[in-house]
Amino acid sequence: MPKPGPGLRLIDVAHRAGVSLATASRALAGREGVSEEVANRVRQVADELGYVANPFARTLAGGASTTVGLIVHQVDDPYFAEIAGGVIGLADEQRLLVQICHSGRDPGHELRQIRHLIAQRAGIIIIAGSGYDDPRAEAEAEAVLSGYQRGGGRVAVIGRHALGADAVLPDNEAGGHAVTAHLLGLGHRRIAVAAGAPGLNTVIDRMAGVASALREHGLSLDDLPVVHTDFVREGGRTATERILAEHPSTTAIIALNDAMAMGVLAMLRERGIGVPTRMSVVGFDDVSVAADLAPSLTTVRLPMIDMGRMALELALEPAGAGPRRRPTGHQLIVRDSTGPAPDQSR
Amino acid sequence: MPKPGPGLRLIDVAHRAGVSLATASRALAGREGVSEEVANRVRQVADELGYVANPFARTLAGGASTTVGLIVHQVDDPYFAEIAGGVIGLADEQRLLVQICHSGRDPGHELRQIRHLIAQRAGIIIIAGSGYDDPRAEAEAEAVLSGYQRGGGRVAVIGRHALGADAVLPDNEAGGHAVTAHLLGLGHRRIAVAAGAPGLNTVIDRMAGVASALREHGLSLDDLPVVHTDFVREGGRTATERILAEHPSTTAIIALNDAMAMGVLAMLRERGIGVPTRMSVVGFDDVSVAADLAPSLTTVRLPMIDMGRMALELALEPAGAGPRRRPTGHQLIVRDSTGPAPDQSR
DNA sequence: ATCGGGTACGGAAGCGCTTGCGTACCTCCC
DNA sequence: GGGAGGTACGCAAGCGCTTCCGTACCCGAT
Repeated sequence: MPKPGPGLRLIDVAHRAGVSLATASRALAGREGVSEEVANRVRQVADELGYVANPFARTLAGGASTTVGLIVHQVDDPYFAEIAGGVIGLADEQRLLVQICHSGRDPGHELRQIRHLIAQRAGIIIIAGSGYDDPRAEAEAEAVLSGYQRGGGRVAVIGRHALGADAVLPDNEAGGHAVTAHLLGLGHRRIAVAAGAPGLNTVIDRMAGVASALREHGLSLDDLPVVHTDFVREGGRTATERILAEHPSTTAIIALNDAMAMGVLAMLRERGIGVPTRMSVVGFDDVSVAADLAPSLTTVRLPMIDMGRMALELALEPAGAGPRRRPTGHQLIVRDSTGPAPDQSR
Repeated sequence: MPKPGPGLRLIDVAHRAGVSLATASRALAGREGVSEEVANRVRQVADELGYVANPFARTLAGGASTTVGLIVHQVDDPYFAEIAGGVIGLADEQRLLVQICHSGRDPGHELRQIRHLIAQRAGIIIIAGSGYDDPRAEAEAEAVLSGYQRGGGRVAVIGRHALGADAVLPDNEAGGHAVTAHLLGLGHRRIAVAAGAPGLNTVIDRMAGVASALREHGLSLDDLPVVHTDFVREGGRTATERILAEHPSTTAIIALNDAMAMGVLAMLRERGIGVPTRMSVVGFDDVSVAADLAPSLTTVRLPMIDMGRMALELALEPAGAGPRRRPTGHQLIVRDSTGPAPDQSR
């Protein structure tokens, strides 16, 4: 018995089945131009011998690639880890392999990764994470991706509207509205915002939701302190430090993602400021640890795992006429980090 | 100017640099037989044009594959997410691409993933996560991997000793000893253990550390309640439920990883049991949120990100005569979840 | 000057597969 | 019964790269 797997070539199968290489290839690919009888014989021989096609030869010769490229800011950020989990889960079911790279929230680096993935002939590229308010970089990325798509590549993005690709769109604006309305409903008026870098789409969209809720209560975002720092835990800490120093009468802090909210809570704990008695805190995303924080975090739940799956689903469907958009829905999760505004602030 | 990215072939670079295809290939691969001057010119042109080799052609032609396969239990588990982050970080620097798959802690599924990765001709395979106490599955995995290694593939594992490959070995036993000694030093004697599945290497090793610390204090593991559940948050909750029901006088719970510790804390909170006043809790791993839990978690820090990097480093070096082993070190991190044993338990 | 030996480079043969095109052969119809 | 039209299959040309082998050239030794 010939050894299976590597070393066994299609030509061996062809000989054994008494046909030519070309016919064997067509038979296994299920293409036209082979009689049912011959096709079956080839398939049977291939099975017997345990033949597995060499994906490199196959792809090089023009076949489709079975790898999915996934670009995230960083996998060890829980938000992206969950999205990646969703993508990998579906990919597993489809027997696809997922290549993950980091963009590090750097448009230049992201572009490099896109190029790399294309050069590696990934058949599908999924980009997760906020776009940038950097027209040059975005335009270049869009150009590269559209070339890729014209060549048959499929692209899906999560959480950004540009790039001319199918998109999974988290309810950033509606979610921002929801948390803000929640705080306003509790009587808070001196609200501060701990935001990520001002150029991120996600930040802009969530802020828009905050602003619209404020307007409904006759307030304006311009009257609120908005501190832009990094969109990570440490950014939450520094933002809080600044808020406490410059706006000591603040009674609620809106962090634009859970990572920042964790930093906010950490700093408040260090300063001995009670949550929610003296300060309410809300986050955004509902990463899985949000329920286990001290105190547990009021936040907006986004279905990250599903978002990953949805993005891959979109990419697996043939391209439509124009970019498809698929909203995610959201859910306000009220936990222990928010409470009524303290009396003196009324 | 030839268009960059896809469609850009080595021959284009060669022409632009005024050399032959063969010379260009040698120059970029850093092989002998090319003058320093020509080699530099080729490299510079390649950089300018943003040339990236087609991995399919390269691999087909017999060159090394530039993709590394990483098998983790699940990326959206913070422990594995951080390891993956480390692997990807180094891979980025080396211009390698990382393919991630889930084993789901299922030996059969893991084996399937290994086979898939090999069929895809990954040049390096890294397996993170505990091995199983399942001789059949382990033996089969080892056989497949050794065939792969004989064919030039490189393998590194994180946190398991078998499989005959280079290994990064977390200080599981020493860490288990450290947390246990810490609790004993605080006067705890009625200690319970919330452990993962009894077949996992990691569980066995950490338990060994617990046992040795107990022995030094004249105690035996046999006298302690050890509850085996799932090695995740939910497992921590059920384990705690059982411990509270069957051993109500327990004053400290050792969770064998942080995920379980989070479940333990959650259940204690639900039951209104003060930590650390009535119950001390320790975890293991020091995932990044451990410091933000309520209360912050006493645990053993393992350098997960470095572990990922180290594993890839090992795999990038040529294979040694026998399997190399590289210990990780550990650090006891004392936070707010542990305190002196309550008086009545003395 | 001549020759051996080393170095720098180019030519060309594959790696295993897909696919365009050509060639038999068969069927059907006027 | 001869040509049109179809079907089933084989031949061979690549895909982009690595690498074996051959050739030109330069150096120092004769």
